[in-house]
Amino acid sequence: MADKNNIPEMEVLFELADLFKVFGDSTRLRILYTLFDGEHAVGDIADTLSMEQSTISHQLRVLRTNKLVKVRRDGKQIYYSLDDEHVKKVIEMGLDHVLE
Amino acid sequence: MADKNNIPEMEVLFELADLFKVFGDSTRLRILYTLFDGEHAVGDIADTLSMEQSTISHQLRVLRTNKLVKVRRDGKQIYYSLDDEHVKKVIEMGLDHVLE
DNA sequence: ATAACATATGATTGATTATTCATATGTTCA
DNA sequence: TGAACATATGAATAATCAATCATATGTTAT
Repeated sequence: MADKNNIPEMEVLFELADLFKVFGDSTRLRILYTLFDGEHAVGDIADTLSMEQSTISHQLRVLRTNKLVKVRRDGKQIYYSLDDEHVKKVIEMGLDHVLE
Repeated sequence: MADKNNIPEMEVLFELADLFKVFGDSTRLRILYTLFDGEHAVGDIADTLSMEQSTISHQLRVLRTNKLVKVRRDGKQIYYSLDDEHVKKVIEMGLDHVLE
């Protein structure tokens, strides 16, 4: 595209910053990693990560709001999964940089 | 690699979160975009973005600490540039997600 | 209907951080 | 040496936000 190197409009920039902010928290990263192998219920994620159910729920809301995960209800449980493959790619690209 | 889907060690996770945190600020994103077309002096960046020199300097330090930009001194001026192409890729990947 | 379970939400607190102002450091040139 | 310029740094403030606790909502089975 022609203007690849131009600064995007402010509104887009804020959205972009917000997106990266979501990835910029280790708890949310752990949740996303947990979802790498498919959907999981909230309580399972909390157990896996040994964290409060409420903490996980709050962070899942952030992930949901930013369209990084999607939801499915089955009875009492609510299953979360990655919204698209994009998420993995962004994380893996970041990991490449961290691991030099 | 075999354990692509496993949760990385905590230390790596914190580093990864820190990296994304750096991208998670619109001022830093604007600075990085400014550097997409090559090196620029601190004052020039401040002018381009119409922001305080001190603000830019503080944020450049964050970018430098996280190895996203590198520095070169030429006389009184100090020129900053992207540290590697990785930076562009991460941002563009994020932008893809934002732009749907 | 009610008890038991799973998840979500609201309020609070402590910690982190972006910006600003003032000033220090470092460089050039007369 | 000293003035002018470019950048960095430190302190202070305001805003954001993750985790926690307590409680609400919603679902299932008896």
